[in-house]
Amino acid sequence: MSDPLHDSALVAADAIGDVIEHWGFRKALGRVWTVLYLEDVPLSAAEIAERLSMSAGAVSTTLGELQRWGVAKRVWKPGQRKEFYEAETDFWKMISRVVNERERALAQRIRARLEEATEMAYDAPRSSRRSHVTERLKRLVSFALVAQTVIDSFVVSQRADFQKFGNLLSFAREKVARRR
Amino acid sequence: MSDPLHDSALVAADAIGDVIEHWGFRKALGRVWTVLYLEDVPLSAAEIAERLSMSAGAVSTTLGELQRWGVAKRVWKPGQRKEFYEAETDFWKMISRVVNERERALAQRIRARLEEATEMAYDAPRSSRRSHVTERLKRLVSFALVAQTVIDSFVVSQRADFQKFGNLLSFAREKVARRR
DNA sequence: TCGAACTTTCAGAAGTTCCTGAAAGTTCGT
DNA sequence: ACGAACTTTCAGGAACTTCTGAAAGTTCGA
Repeated sequence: MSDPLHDSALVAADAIGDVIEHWGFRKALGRVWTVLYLEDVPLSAAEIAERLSMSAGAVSTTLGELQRWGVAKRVWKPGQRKEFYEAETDFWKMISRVVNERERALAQRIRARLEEATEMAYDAPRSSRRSHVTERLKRLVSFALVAQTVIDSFVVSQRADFQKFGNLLSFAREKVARRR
Repeated sequence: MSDPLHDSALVAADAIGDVIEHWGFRKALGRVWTVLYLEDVPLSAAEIAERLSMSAGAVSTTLGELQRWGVAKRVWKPGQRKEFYEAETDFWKMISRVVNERERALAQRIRARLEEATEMAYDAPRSSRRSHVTERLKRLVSFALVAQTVIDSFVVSQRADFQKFGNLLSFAREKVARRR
């Protein structure tokens, strides 16, 4: 009943599950993807449930989510009532899609909220504290802007140049220094 | 009682809290860091607790954690019994430290577990399934190795070149293609 | 169109994380 | 060396996340 190849897959699946959890997804997503990735033939939901000792419900929602992220897809086997599933194998495709949809959207939303905070600060009476707060808020907004730029070029070119963060910082520092 | 500058700081703190939470830390870390960052003078734990409506206990553990990550530091004010705290303002310092300690350690551990899985697979009897599983496990291990390299060069040079992931993939593909 | 095979949805259970409030611990001026 | 001022620790509880099991929904061959 115990197949060394299945056991080995479970160890790998748990490890990748932890990576995926570290990135803010459910561990189950990593486990299911890994089992599919290690298999040379598409698996049915029932087989996945059996191997990972998951309930049918959990497998269903997990497969749905994997498909929405484009990291697993359904395949149809002629003459079979069941659906089968296989893993996306192109690491770069998976990474860039997730970064594009998740991180870029995050940077966008955060920037909007920081700009809102900046507006609020302008409603306060002029004071040296107000100028300090608005100065720092501007730095945070710049940070979000740079992050958006880095994410965009990362998705396009597969390179991320964080030296821009360094530039942002020294630029901010110059402004502070000049003021003294 | 309601200070527009404080309200503005709360909006920003909540936004940055979400970023930090997205990266797998507690939201409170981001909120406290932001309040300190927007302030031009170090704050006491009690002041932070008041502004963010947090309990003294939560503020204490949060400040401890911020210090362990090197993103806040204690400052001593002569003649004051209390300790005061201020935020690290160098974004790059903070990012590189977190990446260095968290992501690099993660890649290390995951690689070890994937290698363990590979060992287990070798214990299975020879078969085409076994060679498929070991082939895919090797790709995962290579992925972890490349990730470690990318992280290292990122920390040193502030650049991350993910084209290596692309190389890894096509290399793996060639091996598969040649076998047919 | 029916019923069997399969999938999805969802209410409640289980598990996990985080915070509160209070007690214990530490520090420092006198 | 004592007590006031402040900080840390931690048990218990609140809030949140994820899973289970079962019911509802869908699909497809006959």
